Amino acid sequence: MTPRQNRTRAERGIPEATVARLPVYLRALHTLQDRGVATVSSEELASAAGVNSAKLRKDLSHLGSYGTRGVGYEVEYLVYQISRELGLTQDWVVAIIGVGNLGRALAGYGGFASRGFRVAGLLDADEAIVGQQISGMTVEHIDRLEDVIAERGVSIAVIATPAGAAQKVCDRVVASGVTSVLNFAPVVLAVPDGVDVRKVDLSIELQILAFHEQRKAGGPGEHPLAGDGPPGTAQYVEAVQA
Amino acid sequence: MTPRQNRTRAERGIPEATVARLPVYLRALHTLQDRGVATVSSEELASAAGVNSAKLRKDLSHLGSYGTRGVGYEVEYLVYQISRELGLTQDWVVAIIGVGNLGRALAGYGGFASRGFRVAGLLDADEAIVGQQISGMTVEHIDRLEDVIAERGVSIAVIATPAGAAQKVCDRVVASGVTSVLNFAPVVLAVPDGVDVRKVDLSIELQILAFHEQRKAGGPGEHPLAGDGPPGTAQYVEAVQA
DNA sequence: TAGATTGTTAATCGATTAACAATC
DNA sequence: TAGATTGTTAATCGATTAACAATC
Repeated sequence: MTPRQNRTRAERGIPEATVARLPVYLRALHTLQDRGVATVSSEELASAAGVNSAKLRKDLSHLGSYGTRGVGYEVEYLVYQISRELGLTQDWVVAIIGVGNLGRALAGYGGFASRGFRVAGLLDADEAIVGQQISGMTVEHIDRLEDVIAERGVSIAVIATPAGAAQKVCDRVVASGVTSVLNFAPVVLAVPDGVDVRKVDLSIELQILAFHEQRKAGGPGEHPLAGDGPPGTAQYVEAVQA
Repeated sequence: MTPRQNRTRAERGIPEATVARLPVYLRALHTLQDRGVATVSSEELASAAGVNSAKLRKDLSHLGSYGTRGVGYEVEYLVYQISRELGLTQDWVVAIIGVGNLGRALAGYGGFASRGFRVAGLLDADEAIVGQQISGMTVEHIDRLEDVIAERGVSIAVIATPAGAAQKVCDRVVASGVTSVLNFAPVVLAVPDGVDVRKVDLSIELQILAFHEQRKAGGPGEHPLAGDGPPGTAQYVEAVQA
């Protein structure tokens, strides 16, 4: 029926799970490079990246045959191949929308520039913030959003606004032609097909940790309330009121 | 061989993919609650959460049978069941280590308190930062880390230090009995079995976006350099130097 | 050649999804 | 009863992993 099912591996490209790990490998390789290491085995690199070596080799095999049997991988060459695959051999122009605490932290984050991400705009709706100097840039008014995107060739928008403002901002950047959005606002953004949204949610990460922490504390199998009755039962009412 | 393979579904508990989505459902339900909605169908809730309805129903079925056929789910009851499953019916004590731009943003983030996460400590190694008031708390010296964890019952550590300091800080919080760590430092932390680490990496998220953005720009199948030769070839040397 | 390590195969596992019987 | 919607089944898809042939 749908062409999706008939696509070959080559057509589908690199698996998403692999793409998500490539930056991790790249970081480990940079660390090795700084230490002057020229060659690394899959076992060593996997250990530095926190994965097992079979997964690492499988991941790298999607890019091509860049290792040497009996020897390992040449660090510099692998750095180049992964960088190229990820699109890091070119610069990407980023705009940060919302210059609160988090936006400021992002504006000052050194990890962006070093990976080819150039922050070319800081925008906010608050008149008290507009005009401030942050990390060597002047915060501009959100009214200028479309102009900034067009004039500076922004291709990635970072949304760090309050939840209530995020969807409107997103609609505007998408209307301006941006198809990659990194969203820090705690809302699910609606976007048309073809637009990629990645979401970073601090509260969600803590909630996932809490789930596991609770399991540890309670011990295995400990879920005495699992059979709770429907609303109206004594158990439920008592628990909700607690 | 290993008991892992013989465990039943009940023993394994709720799938990780489901656990990661429960906080998203919870947020959507809170929004509905604020709007005064009492009952919701899987179709409506799924749409608000950005997933399809089959996945939502499957996820919720892991918690129990909390819906009513022909009707839907009662919002308040589902909020309670998901909260309980995630361990949010109790408070969790959090310490933030590293009070730079990001640490400050985290300290001031309202989304923590509202979900039962209480920030009970801000610690830093920089004498210039220690003693500062941030979001109503006094930053303490990192030397006090073990005392703070023990005295205030910290069960989740948030690491927002520079990369170079993160592993040492992690070792110390783990030695103090903390088994849940949220790591913002761009390093892979080594921890013993039984310790959960979740990682938030801003640079990695941008790199994943760049990968997809590049694919769009280049169009499908456009990878002219895919056949690059090994180190030493003209193509490679030129590209690395660029 | 002997030792080491990659790249690939194949088995397994877990997640997703459509479809529909159960049931309110 | 008729209409609506859940909870579950089963098929499919994608990710992980151990094992090993290929090969440096």
